[in-house]
Amino acid sequence: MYSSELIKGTLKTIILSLLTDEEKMYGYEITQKVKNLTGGKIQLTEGALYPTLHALEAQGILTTEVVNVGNRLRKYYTITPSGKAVAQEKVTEFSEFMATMRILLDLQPRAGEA
Amino acid sequence: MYSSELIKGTLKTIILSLLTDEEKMYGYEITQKVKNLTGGKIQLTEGALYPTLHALEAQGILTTEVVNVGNRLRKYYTITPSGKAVAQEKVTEFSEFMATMRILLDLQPRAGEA
DNA sequence: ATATATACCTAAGAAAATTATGTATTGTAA
DNA sequence: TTACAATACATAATTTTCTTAGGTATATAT
Repeated sequence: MYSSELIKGTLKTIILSLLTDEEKMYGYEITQKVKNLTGGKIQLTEGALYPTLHALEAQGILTTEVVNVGNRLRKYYTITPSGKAVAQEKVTEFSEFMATMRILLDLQPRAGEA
Repeated sequence: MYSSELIKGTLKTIILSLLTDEEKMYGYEITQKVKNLTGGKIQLTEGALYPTLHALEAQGILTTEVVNVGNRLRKYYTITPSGKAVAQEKVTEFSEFMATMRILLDLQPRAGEA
């Protein structure tokens, strides 16, 4: 697990990036996918995730659809076309931010970068 | 300028990395160095910087020395030996965090990484 | 039976930043 | 010469974002 302060500010970017690839996910599924993809190094907390999903929905970036699976509810989130543009911006910005931080922290630049 | 939420959580790492290279800097100098190295893309605010410097000093990670330059005060910060270990940990952790985020966001891995 | 996993949610509090000030000196442009 | 920008420190109120802790309920494994 990374110290939580590092992960701050990346939650929206992570959510929107996953939903760009998958088109349809529910909250719990997002937590599990992130956990699996990162080998447990990033674990989203529900207290952070759900309010953020609600905010993204209120902003028209995500839409929802509630589905009954067995006796349990699942709230699926889908990214809107305008949301996809936001997702792309966020991912690009984070990518550039990493390149800048590499310079600042005196780390190796990525291949193809000067 | 990057959206401020991205930069959150990286301030200590930036400060400690710079002081590992330079051994002695004052607050205003840090803001200028970061601005120059990042082409203005990261600009530290004083309201964030000074309280963080004070906290790092209180934790024994930095020591200070006040110098009179002309009629103006400069408070120089120097990293302690134990502080250097903390700096190294922070930079390494951030580097690993970037690699994890690259996987999560489906970005190109760095050269040398699988 | 009981614990763990699935699945949603909110609210109080903490942490870390922004924004807005305040003080004071020095250099520069009008 | 005066006013603005830059240098140099600092704090306080507010906002943002997250953690921690709690709540509800079903399904599954021990």
